[in-house]
Amino acid sequence: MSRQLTPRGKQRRAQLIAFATHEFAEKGYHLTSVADIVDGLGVGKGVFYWYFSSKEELFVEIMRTSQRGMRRRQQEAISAVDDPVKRIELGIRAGVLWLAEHNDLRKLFEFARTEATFRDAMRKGQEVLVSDAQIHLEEAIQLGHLPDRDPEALALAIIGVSNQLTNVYIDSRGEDPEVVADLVVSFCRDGIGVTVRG
Amino acid sequence: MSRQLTPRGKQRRAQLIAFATHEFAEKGYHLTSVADIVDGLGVGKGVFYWYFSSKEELFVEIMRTSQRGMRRRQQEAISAVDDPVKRIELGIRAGVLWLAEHNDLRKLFEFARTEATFRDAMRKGQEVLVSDAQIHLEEAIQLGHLPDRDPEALALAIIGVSNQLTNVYIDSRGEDPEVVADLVVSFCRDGIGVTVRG
Amino acid sequence: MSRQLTPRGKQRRAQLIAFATHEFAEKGYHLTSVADIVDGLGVGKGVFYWYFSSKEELFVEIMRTSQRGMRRRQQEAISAVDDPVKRIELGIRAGVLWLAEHNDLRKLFEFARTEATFRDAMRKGQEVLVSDAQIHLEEAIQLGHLPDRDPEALALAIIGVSNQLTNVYIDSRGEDPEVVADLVVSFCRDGIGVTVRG
Amino acid sequence: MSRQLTPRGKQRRAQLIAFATHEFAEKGYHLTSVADIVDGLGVGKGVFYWYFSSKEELFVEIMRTSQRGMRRRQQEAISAVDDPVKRIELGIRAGVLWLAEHNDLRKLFEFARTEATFRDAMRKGQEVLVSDAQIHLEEAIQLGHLPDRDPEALALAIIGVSNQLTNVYIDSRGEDPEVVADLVVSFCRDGIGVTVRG
DNA sequence: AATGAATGAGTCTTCATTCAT
DNA sequence: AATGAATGAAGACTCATTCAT
Repeated sequence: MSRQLTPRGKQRRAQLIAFATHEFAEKGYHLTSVADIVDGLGVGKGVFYWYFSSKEELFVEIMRTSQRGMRRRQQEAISAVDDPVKRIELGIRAGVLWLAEHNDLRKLFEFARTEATFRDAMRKGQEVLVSDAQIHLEEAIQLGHLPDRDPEALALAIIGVSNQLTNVYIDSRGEDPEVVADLVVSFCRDGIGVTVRG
Repeated sequence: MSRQLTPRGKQRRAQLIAFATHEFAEKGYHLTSVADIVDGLGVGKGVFYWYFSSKEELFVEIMRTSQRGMRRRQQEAISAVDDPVKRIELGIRAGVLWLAEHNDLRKLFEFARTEATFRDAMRKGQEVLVSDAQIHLEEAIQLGHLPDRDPEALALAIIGVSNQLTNVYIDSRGEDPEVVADLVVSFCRDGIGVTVRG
Repeated sequence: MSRQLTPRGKQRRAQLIAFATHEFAEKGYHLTSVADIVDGLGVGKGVFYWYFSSKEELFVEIMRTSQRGMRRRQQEAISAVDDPVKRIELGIRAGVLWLAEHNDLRKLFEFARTEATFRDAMRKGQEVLVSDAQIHLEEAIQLGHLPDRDPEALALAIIGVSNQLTNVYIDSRGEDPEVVADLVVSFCRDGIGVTVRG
Repeated sequence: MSRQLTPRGKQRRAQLIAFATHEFAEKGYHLTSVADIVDGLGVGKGVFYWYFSSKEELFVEIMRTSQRGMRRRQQEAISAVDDPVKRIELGIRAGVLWLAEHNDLRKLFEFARTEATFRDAMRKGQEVLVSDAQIHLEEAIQLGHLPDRDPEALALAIIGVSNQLTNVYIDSRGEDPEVVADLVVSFCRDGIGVTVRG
């Protein structure tokens, strides 16, 4: 399903993705019907199937794009930083801020992990994030800036904390993302064993 | 829907809960039909509705019972322990082990958070866990065993790490639960600021 | 389904009939389940099928008994009255009063006419009422007390008026049955052509 | 559920209404399934729900349209007639003829009165008919053309007679509607107290 | 006589997808 | 590109009836 699209077509497609993302996050994937999406946009059903071959494909597409987007954001944040520990911190911060800005997508990520159909695609995406973080953790350990512990486990723990705190503080309570990022960074710095304050 | 049940009835009900839990975890709530459940058990469709008034009710029932079960396990683990830091550690450990033993339920918890219908029930359950942990964290801070940071944030972070590591190491890789519990405890001890080894 | 019943059995059966009649009238035959009936009485399902072979049979039984009851009441009212016009009047009055007392049954009669399954049984019952009235009408015509018009049509018209006024005035508005009976009698006396007031 | 329909769509909708009306009258509302309707028309099940949001909605729609149709017919029949007694007579006649032509609908009206769900909608419709008739009756009484009796009761009685005679003579016996109308008019003229023949 | 449990065909309804225009 | 209409498999749930005890 990768048609050549006119500019107008690209816009339509983006519109569909945006609206669907919102609906999926709000009501859940299964409780959002294709009819809901096209009705919400005031277009006919044919439009949907002109741009996507199925509801599932749309969802997977949303996932893929989002994961890439988050990763890009993290990499931009850490490029040009030498200190691996600093890179980790900036990466965490970038991740939390991205999640805060894309609350809908965070919810979709969570859902995607719970359904066999999407589980694998999600895992792959997460593995990328993990291995990104792992690289910096390993470097930091090698340089003696961190105690020698399993870098993968550390990376996973960081992700767990980021998701959880973002979920509660930002989604439910509307806390300031920067403050939440501080909280996550603080907990994780200690958790991974940073001993001297930056 | 709380009928007076004969022993045979109680057994059936338990059987339905067990099988449904498994199916829900495997395929997801929405992709598991009531028909799947009763067919899997080789009984008629009416049986389901004799014991539960709806698929949703069954799910909520599973959630409630499980959350209670996990909490009971944690409280048993820490009763008779004086040191609050020790209690936190034992609580984490008990939680991880419970999650390891109830992998299916962990998945259901995750799903439940993603759907408006179940979101609230889930949040309440989690708040209980959080406030349980919070009590011990506060005590530890008061006693000067931990640096003074927001205990609720710490509690949430702990839960995030527990879920994430259990998810990856136990569900996907079949790691030894005790080892995973060690990982979580180690990360969280540092994360909350414990400085002297127990 | 005509079992030999002990006194206690007869009571149970009557209890079932009474309760079912009420439920049928309230909610309609189809919207009243056998479960509703037995639950409302606090007994098991077996009880129902011990006394009746089916829900349908119960309904037919209710219809039959009621029609007989109404007829008996009318005949008691007119026995020992010589003047056929007076008999008609008393018959109308007895009918209206019976309907007023058995509001539930009037509703069931109406429903029964609308469903193929019960239509025929109902028609037969009504035909009996009609032919009862017809006899007196014919006699009155023969004696020259009434103008010579089709007695069957007159009988039907009487029934129509009785049902309609009872329905509106007694069921909906709780009017005094005697007053309603007066209304019906007055309209029908004129309608059939009585010219001199009794 | 009031979609914008293409001509083809309007036709389908009308087709569904016509067929459903027939089935409902024949077998009763509850014994006619949505499947019966769509199968009878040789279309898929979705078609039904494209045009109506539920079986109940369809039924109510049929009721509403019919009641309006009958009323329009009566009003056309009496417009341009000055004498109130004449208007009553023409109204009765128009009503009976309409009922004769719409035998199915008469049955549905009867059923609708027996079920709580539809009862209120029906009552409202009937109240309109009653108050229509009442107006003319009151006028006639005021002019001294009729004795002074409760016009509402008279109106109701007229409706009762109309329904009953139509039911028996037209539906069951296929009598000529004009003849039946004569019968009804004759009985009701006397019933309301008309003394001089038109 | 009576109960709780079970059956399973049948009901209404939804919805991803396709198609004619 | 887009629309309204149609499809039909699948879903949750109901309920008259039967059965084991």
